[in-house]
Amino acid sequence: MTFRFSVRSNSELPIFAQIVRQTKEGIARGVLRSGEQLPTVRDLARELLVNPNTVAKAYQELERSGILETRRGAGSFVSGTTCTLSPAEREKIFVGKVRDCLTEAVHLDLARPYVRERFERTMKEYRWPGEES
Amino acid sequence: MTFRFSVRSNSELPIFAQIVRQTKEGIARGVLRSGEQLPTVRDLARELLVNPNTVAKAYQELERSGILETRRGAGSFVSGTTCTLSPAEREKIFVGKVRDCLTEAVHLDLARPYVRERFERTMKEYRWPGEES
Amino acid sequence: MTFRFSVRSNSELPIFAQIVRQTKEGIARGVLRSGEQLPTVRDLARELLVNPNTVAKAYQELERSGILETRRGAGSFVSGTTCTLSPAEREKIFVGKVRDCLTEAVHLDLARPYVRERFERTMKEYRWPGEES
Amino acid sequence: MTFRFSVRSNSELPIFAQIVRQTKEGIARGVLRSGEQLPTVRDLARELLVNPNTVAKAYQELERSGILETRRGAGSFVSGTTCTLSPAEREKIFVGKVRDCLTEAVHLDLARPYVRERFERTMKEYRWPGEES
DNA sequence: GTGGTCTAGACCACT
DNA sequence: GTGGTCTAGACCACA
Repeated sequence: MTFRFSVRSNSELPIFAQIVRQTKEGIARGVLRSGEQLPTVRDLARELLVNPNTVAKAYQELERSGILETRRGAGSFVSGTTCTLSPAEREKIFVGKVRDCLTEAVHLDLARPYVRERFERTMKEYRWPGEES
Repeated sequence: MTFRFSVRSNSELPIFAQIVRQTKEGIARGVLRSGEQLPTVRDLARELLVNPNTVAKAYQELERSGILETRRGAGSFVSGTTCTLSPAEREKIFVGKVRDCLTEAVHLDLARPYVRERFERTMKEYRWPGEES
Repeated sequence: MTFRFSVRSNSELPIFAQIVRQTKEGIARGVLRSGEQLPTVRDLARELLVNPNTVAKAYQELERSGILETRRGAGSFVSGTTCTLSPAEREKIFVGKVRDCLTEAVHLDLARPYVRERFERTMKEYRWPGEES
Repeated sequence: MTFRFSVRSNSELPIFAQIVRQTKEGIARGVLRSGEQLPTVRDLARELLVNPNTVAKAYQELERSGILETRRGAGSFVSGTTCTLSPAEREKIFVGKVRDCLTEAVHLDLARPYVRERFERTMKEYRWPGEES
């Protein structure tokens, strides 16, 4: 696994939330694939120099979201993600996120063409499920 | 002052951190200028429906960073030695938001062309400051 | 509040899950009402002779299910429960629970009329939302 | 032996506890009788798709309670001094399940008559042992 | 004072 | 050895 986590304990985001976010992003970018095993709670805790409980909390959160499957005594694995929401609900959530993004852009005083170009470029970094890798 | 704060109490970011961030961004955009007065703690607290202590914490944080100056009995002002965000810093923040957005899209199992088209459409509907309304 | 929690540390069910279950049942039976404040984490921990973290975990679980609302610095409150699932989904979940119940009855070698009567009687103990109290 | 075990790995109850409980219930129902042989650890593990150690733990637990006797090289047998569940104990277990069911119903915002009717209907569809099929 | 996060470290259930 | 639960106790964000 070429994926590496990194956390900062002085971040405004709690450590466990940083792990959650990075895992989600790793999966979305295709670096972590369906069925792949994540580092064990203890290993990741050692690597990040945090308490195992903190990693465990992140993993539990991810399992609740259906992103991970943990098999007791075996480890934690990326689950085959299937979203059960209706198209309308999914659109609503997505558009909300886009708006957040645009609000941030405006706050940062970024120009429209820059935003468009940067979004496009960032999207290229993502491996979409079902596409050639 | 055309600048408006907006906070969500269920955000993963604490309210005080949202205020800090938005103030920084206001300065970065040039909407908040050196020497300009910020709303009083009480006014902003009333406007955002949060506890005055929360606003006070945010202002203290900003003062510690040298971004604000508090003059007894007069109020809080944007400091002369304003630390504007560099283009690189602004890009980093924005790309982070875009990634959040795309991560969500992948987990929602949305197709690439749909994401591109929906982003474009949402951006078109979005009023950009300084453009004709 | 006349509601009392009780946990057994030697139960097959984890302590935090016992708290979750009892809270859900308290709400369902109408003993805990919408908007009512639950005991604070520390109070309940002291009362049950368990660690505050254990109670906190239970409350967080309940909040995630939308059953509780916690207001930072203020406490935890029973939220106005509104179920967003479709009728078909709700029926499916409920029928699943009924089947569990009947399977248990068969395992316990209970007769059909007894099961019917006991179910009816237990239902009478529940205050249904929207009914006179 | 007409007795069948069934476990769910995502139950809140550990798998080994499910086996323990079902064995006790089988005895309570009289389906498992004194002196009768239980499936071997390996057979049951294969049937339930669980780890043999898990079954072994359950059997050990049952042996410690004096419910089972293990005879070296021969297998596990229901002990002579069987501890049958009393009617009161069986009622308590069943009512617990009914409560779970009703708690869920209230949280799903189902109406009282609907719950009654749906329970009745599900029970009718349910094959009861000893009745004509 | 209230809930949220984190650490250190123990023990349990399970593979 | 892997994840799950729990304790004791600290510090932070918030009202």
